[in-house]
Amino acid sequence: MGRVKLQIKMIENTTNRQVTYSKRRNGLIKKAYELSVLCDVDVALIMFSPSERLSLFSGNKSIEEILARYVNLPGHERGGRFSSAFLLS
Amino acid sequence: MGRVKLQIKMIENTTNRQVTYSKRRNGLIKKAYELSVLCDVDVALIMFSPSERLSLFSGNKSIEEILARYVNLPGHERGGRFSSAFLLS
DNA sequence: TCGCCTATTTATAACGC
DNA sequence: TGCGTTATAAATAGGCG
Repeated sequence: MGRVKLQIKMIENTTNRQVTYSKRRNGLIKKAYELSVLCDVDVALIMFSPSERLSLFSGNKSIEEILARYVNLPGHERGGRFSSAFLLS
Repeated sequence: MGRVKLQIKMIENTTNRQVTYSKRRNGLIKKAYELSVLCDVDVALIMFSPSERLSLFSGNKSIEEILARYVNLPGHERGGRFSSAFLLS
């Protein structure tokens, strides 16, 4: 969104990259919050940026609870995995 | 977004809630992906829904790597924490 | 360098099949 | 019951002060 269509590639300019990070991080956290409330879902979100600090989000449960639930999943029925290979449009 | 302004409260109708979950989950994963690429950030996203399966997302690094990095943070400088208390608008 | 503004692009709630 | 479309709400890129 914005004045111009954005290509999904690393933003070279450091200042601009940090500005964008700050804005989109807030947006992502808001979306995660909305999803957790609207759909009664436990969401855990962890972000590490090279320059900025760690950022976390979790809904009603704590990050630790959600991570524990993930780690303790039987076998590894950790289905529904996505990575960079999961490209939308 | 959508035809009508949405209140952020749990969607009572089960069918509708699952439809919304499916759509917004994809949107959230896409946003997480874009953030990780644009800003060169490691992102880990874990979602548990009551009815649907676990969903994960991580960028170039694996979920396990990112979780390990989080767990191994010295002391608990786990700053920048947000939870439901972090309400936007 | 920082926060606010707004033209545009996106995401998506209801619909339509 | 699902999947694609459309009207509308939201997010946000680039500007401005």
